[in-house]
Amino acid sequence: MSKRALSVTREQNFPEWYQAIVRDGDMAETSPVRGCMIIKPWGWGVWERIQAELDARIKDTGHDNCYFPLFIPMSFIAKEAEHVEGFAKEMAVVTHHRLKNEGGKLVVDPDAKLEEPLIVRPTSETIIGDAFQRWIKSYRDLPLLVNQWANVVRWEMRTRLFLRTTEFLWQEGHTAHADRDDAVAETLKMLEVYRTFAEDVLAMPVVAGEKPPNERFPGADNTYSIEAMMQDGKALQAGTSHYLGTHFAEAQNIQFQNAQGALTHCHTTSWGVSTRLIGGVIMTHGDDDGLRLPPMIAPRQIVIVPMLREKPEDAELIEYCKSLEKELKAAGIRTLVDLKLTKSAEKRWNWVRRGAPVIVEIGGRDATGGNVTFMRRDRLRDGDKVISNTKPRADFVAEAPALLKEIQSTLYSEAKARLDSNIITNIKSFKELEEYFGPAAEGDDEAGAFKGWVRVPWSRPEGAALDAIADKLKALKLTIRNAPLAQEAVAGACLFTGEPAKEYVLIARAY
RNA sequence: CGGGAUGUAGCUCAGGGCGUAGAGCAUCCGGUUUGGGACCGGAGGGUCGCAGGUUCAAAUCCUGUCAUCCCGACCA
Repeated sequence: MSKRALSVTREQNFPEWYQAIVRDGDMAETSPVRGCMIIKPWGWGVWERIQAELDARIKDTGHDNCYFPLFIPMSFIAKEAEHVEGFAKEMAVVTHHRLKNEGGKLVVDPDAKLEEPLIVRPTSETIIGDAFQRWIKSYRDLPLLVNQWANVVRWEMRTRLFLRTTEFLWQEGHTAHADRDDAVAETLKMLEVYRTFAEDVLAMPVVAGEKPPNERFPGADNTYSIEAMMQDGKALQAGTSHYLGTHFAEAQNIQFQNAQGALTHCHTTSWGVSTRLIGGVIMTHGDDDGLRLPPMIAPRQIVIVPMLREKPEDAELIEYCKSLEKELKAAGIRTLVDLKLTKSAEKRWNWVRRGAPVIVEIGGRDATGGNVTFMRRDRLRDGDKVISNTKPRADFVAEAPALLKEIQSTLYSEAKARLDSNIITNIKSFKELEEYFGPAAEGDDEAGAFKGWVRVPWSRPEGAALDAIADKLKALKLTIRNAPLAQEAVAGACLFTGEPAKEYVLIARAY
């Protein structure tokens, strides 16, 4: 039986495959509100795991959590010129605070107009900066290191579940430092936290690097990102970290007295990752049978499906499953016995689609023989055939933690191999670049052939020269992703300007 | 905001003025099966996106409107 658990394969139509996983994997669905998603329990469970793991790492690096308001006075946003420019076109604005009933119809009460409109936060630099300005007086108050888990709203024209939604969830870290070196060190430290988090927890290999000036966060002196390669070759910016220089400090009067008594502006940073990571996990690990979750973020790591027959023996079977669950839980494994009143086969395939790392199926013969039959989601099939493993129960329990670790590392290795083998380094001219990626595809380019990333030498052009390059790339639907931090000494001339190259940059189609 | 398309059952869609609205899958019931995505029979479920118009008669034609999707524009 060559039937797959999803109705569409990656090969057939990658975007539809993505949507199928989001839907059939019980991750999320569209909501009655345009561009906003409903995150379903299974998807939310993944986000909770991401939060727990990342939050611990953020705290380990000395940051404390806090919470700022959802609304930001419009005047705050207006303080930093580039910031306004960057976000003006995508801000939701609250202008009134009351409705009224007019002839049986609810209308906005014109008398309830706000003195100053409120912006639904697209990011919190300005409102947090306002607090920093009050909190920071002395060099003894620095560095100030805070983080918040929150929702933000950006009124994007086109949305895709998890990847780009009008409202999304994220964490945003905001820090203030006495000098540039300390702030830059913070920016890079958090980038590294993101890199290791993505690789160790999400099993998603990334390239950490510096964004070109045209891709910087509005108001930043420097932006760094981690970029992940999806299974269609496109890049996904999975996290960013910004060195904001003294822009926001100057705009918001964030100053401190240094040890010599002089009044000095702080250097600030901000950094964030969002629910977009879940989209990245789906497109990194999913296969034609659905999602494959790395054990570290799977809400349930082992799911036990009793093969019930609606007969008296069922009670014993359930007992066997429950005691197995108890043993696995005692070993610290998130385990579930699926006792839902649906057909066992249906349950199995639902867990396959959801990406539970290990699916155990217990039938009467297993129970009497003291065995466990299970499937590994990372190696579900041999060809078309589903691989079913059977082990003595005691062995299975003893080896379960190691099995989960192995699944985690298998998923990482697969993705790492794909990333490493799909960064092309032999492109020597813009023409070759054009030929490699082909014309900016018409119509349904999304389903086009796999194209990896291209690494080219460049001379770090800025201003108009860089804009011209970005435009040329844009015509090919390409963007400069980043200049990897870890890179060998560059040789040769810049692919774009012909000037001596200063470093390598990665070029790719992107989400 | 421009260009294109689509709104009919929970889902995927058929029907396109002949008057009492269809299929497959899903759901529920009964039966037969079952070391694994089973089969047979039956049942429930829709004011055909919304509003107006034309008509004896509108899911069907016309106008408007809303929503969704695709392509642009937009997007740390």
